[in-house]
Amino acid sequence: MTAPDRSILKSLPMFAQLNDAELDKVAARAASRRLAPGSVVFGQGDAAEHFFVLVHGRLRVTQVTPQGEQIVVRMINPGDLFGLAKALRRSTYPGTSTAVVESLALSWPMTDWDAMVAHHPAFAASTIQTIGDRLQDAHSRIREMSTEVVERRVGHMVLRLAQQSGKREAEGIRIDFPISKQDLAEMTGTTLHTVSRILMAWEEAGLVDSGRQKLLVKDPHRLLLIADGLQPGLLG
Amino acid sequence: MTAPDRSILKSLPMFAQLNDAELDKVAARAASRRLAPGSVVFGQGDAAEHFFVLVHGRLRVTQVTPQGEQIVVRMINPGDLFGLAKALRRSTYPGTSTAVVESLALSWPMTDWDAMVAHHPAFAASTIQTIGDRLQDAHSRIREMSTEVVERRVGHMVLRLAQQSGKREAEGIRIDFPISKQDLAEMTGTTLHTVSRILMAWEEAGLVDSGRQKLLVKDPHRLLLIADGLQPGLLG
DNA sequence: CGGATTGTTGAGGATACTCAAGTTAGGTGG
DNA sequence: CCACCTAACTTGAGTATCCTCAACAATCCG
Repeated sequence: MTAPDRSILKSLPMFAQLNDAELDKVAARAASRRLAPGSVVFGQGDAAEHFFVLVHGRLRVTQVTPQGEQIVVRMINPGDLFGLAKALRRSTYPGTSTAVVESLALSWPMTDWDAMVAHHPAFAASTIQTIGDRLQDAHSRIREMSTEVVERRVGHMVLRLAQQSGKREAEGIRIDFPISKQDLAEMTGTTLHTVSRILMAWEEAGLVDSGRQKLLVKDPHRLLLIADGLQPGLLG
Repeated sequence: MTAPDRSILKSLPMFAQLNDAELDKVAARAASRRLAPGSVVFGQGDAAEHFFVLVHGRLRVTQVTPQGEQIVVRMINPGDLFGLAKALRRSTYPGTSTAVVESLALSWPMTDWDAMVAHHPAFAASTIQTIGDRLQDAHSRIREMSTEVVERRVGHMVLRLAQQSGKREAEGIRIDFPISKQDLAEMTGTTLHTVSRILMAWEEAGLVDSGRQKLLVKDPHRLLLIADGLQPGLLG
């Protein structure tokens, strides 16, 4: 819970345009927080007292419906702002943020939010773009869930994960954090059974390599053809 | 295409906090545009040269997928900002905006965007909130499409429309713009056939009154019970 | 090594889609 | 003002997708 160095802030896009004096002021208000895998940064419904930036690691944001079903809203990658309840005009966090690997986040008191937006136009613009990106992503998911069968939805989600959180390896693109079939199901609106069957079929065709919480995309090109409906799916 | 009066701007939430001098400056850059029903404000893929505020009327934003299927992204209500391609880091509009009733919109050149965000913190904050609201709405739809059967999704959508665009009448809440079964289907990721069957069942139970492009919610309370899954659906 | 979590696979069935045929409402032009 | 024409809607039958339920297998962790 110590104040972070100015250089850490400088590497984050939303602060890149601030001068050193401004950076120091912003850094003085921040606290940094190490997050063990599985630890919860904030829970759905908690009073939104801080907003955050992820410095490194990976978080998963989930929501639980009144009926008790869980969905994965999104993954948070390094450099992302999160916990922006204020921007959503909410006093509580709409979802739960959980670290999936060892992570480091910076936090500011939510009471600083309005001042930061008002005094740092670059921060405001960056925030608008961040939320704008998320909105686009959300619309993509809505469009996919409206018009695509399950196999194509899972395909698009896997490709999106590979793009956002993939690491090039000899055999293909590795999703570089632990991800379960259940996670994929909760991201695409299906069941872990269906995800399992789909990944098995893809594995037999040499498109991916999937194991317990592991996922390697071996043939992104062919997977894209299936996701885009240009090639028939591989389910029996 | 004349410059609008300062008083029109003042009534819009994103400009409410500007003083008269600022308002005049902003108004001088704006053009106003009347929109006949069915007319298109901008099309998907068009160069994003303006951003807009809807003064009165109602617009429908649609997207067409590469496969040619259409979805309704959202309805635009009076006071809403729209065409914010810049905030989405896009040079083209991601969707098509069509007037569903006689409407009036103000427009600004997109080149003014950065200056408006930078010089008017209240405008920036309001924009963040606008996009934040939309993001919440999108997440609600994702959650609904992930976890709810069709009848409940349609229920939630009808209730949302009633809330956003409903007018109290003797018999119930009237959706005050023309809306077809096809529209509802494209908002909920189903087919017009299924929507028709659902509304017929609700009509027989006295929950709604639906006709050609007409929709009246007669019993929102009971409809909410069905939408929330607290009462069984009415489909055979 | 044992328990717990994660994943695989099969069978059966329900939801909602597709295909198909008509019906109604509203606008348009004669 | 009426007849026609189109767009919107209704309804039925058959079926595919994907979910649910169930049982078991593999992997990880302490």
